[in-house]
Amino acid sequence: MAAPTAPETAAPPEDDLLLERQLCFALTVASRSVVGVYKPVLERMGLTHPQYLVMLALWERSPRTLKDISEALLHEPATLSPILRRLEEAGFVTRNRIHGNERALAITLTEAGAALREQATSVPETIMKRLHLTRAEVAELHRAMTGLIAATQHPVADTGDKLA
Amino acid sequence: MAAPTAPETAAPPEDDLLLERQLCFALTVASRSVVGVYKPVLERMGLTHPQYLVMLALWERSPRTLKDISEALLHEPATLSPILRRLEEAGFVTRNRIHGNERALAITLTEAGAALREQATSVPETIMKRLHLTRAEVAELHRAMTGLIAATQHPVADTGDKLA
DNA sequence: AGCCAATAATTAGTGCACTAATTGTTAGTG
DNA sequence: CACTAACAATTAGTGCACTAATTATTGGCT
Repeated sequence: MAAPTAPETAAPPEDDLLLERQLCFALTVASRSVVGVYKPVLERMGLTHPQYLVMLALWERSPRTLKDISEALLHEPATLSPILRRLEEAGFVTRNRIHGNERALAITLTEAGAALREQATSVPETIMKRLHLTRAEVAELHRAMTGLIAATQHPVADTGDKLA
Repeated sequence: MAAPTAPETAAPPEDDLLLERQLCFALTVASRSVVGVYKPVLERMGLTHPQYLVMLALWERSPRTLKDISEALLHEPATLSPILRRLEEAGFVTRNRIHGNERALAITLTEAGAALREQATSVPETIMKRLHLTRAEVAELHRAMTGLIAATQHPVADTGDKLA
């Protein structure tokens, strides 16, 4: 079932290394390109794309711990630390230790940070228009990406030393 | 045509800012996650993912200029410069000015670099298995990403000062 | 109480990815 | 031939993203 005896392969395995066939290539380019479309839109709000995602998380619920945000965004706390520091410098959030658990850091929207949501409401629509995408197409792409993410969370083990 | 008088909206625009609905979020997470699946596989070859993409380009055609590679990968030359420097340090490529055009830089595979292709042939299959994806599913995802990339290349102008 | 493992955040270090500025080369123009 | 614009690559500087190491706190355990 491995491969060597398979008689009919649609494409010779040689071609599997063609750049234009690589899903990983298309995926990383798509990611960079889409973020690039956001860039000028978010710049008007004084945000980078990763910062925008943090703000989305905070607009949903305001005092949140760094740990909580890192789980929501599937990001390492070490990645978010400097992002949150910059958001604090920009005046959009405050960072305070939690009374009762001095380990945890509470991130809270400032008034300016909460007010920024007003401007953000038009962002999704703006982006959809710029990408010539309908809501249905966005939903379909979103579904595909979610499935792909799920697949990466349960990959086949590296050397076979771990069960599914 | 803006929105205020539209009587039937499937979902209130409020919800457009929900993190879980953001295509850009799903896309960036998918990209990072898929690259994360490649990571242990490529580490055995001594490559990072961006370096792997450069090698794919070089395995297709070996003496290539930096400019040519940057167009193939849709990357800034400034991004590739340090990547190529590291690939040279690793002994996989050489960097030489072109005789007849001292501006251009010719990137050439070394023997070690060319030999690495042997190990790379199993990579696509390995990744597909780890992601539990069939060739057809990969092709479908690839098609979707390619379409998305195309959309970002012809976005609606920023302030309306530019025609399509 | 004193010890110790677990937890939460930060820092250090490497490598991308981008923009802007620089250096060097080429080619065109008077 | 000098001047200049275009071109190719690099460097500087900012900001992510990751791993590993560090610091500080918490809570369990004897």
